Amino acid sequence: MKEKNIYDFYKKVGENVKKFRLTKGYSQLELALEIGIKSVAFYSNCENVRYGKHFNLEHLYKISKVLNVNICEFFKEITSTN
Amino acid sequence: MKEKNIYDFYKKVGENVKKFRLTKGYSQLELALEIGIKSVAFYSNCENVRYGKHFNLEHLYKISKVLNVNICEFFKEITSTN
DNA sequence: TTTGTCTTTATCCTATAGGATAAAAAGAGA
DNA sequence: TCTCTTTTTATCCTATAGGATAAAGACAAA
Repeated sequence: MKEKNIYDFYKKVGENVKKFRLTKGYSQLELALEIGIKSVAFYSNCENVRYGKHFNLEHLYKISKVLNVNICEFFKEITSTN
Repeated sequence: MKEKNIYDFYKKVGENVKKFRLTKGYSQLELALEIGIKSVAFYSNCENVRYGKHFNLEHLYKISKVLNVNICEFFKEITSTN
């Protein structure tokens, strides 16, 4: 199922973003505001891929700048260590 | 200028996509059709970031599958050698 | 010169992605 | 238990991203 594949892709991206967000000490609201989004609810739904919401390329670009990580980190395999 | 930065980011992504597209021997139309887009004009505008069009995350995901390259390749520095 | 392929130019239409709101739930500390 | 912070649940509204169309331009081969 191709839709399942891209859903899993968005899931992984969200998980990676969350990992770096926590590592850098940001709450969902703090990071949302830093990338220009007032709605922590929308941010939460993107991070967790709920109600059809997920991060888009512009979000990831901004998040990578705010968290000071390379955007490629968001596309790497989830590591169970850390 | 923040808008300039993300414009440059989209530009770079487009250039990288073009590089791999040519390396793999696809025309713009061929690749557009492979990722589900009937409009070579729209594809061209995304690749060249014209009229406000650029690739989105879903496009890049599909292009990486079709071209069989890691999506991270699209975010790397443009290399003048090839 | 003609033809075919590939790409670009420019604009229009609309479905949905983007993002808001409100309230509830979860979790932790006092 | 209470309070505060953080996150989640669910849905609504609309501006624009997505993608189409048509025609023109560029280039190469015959």
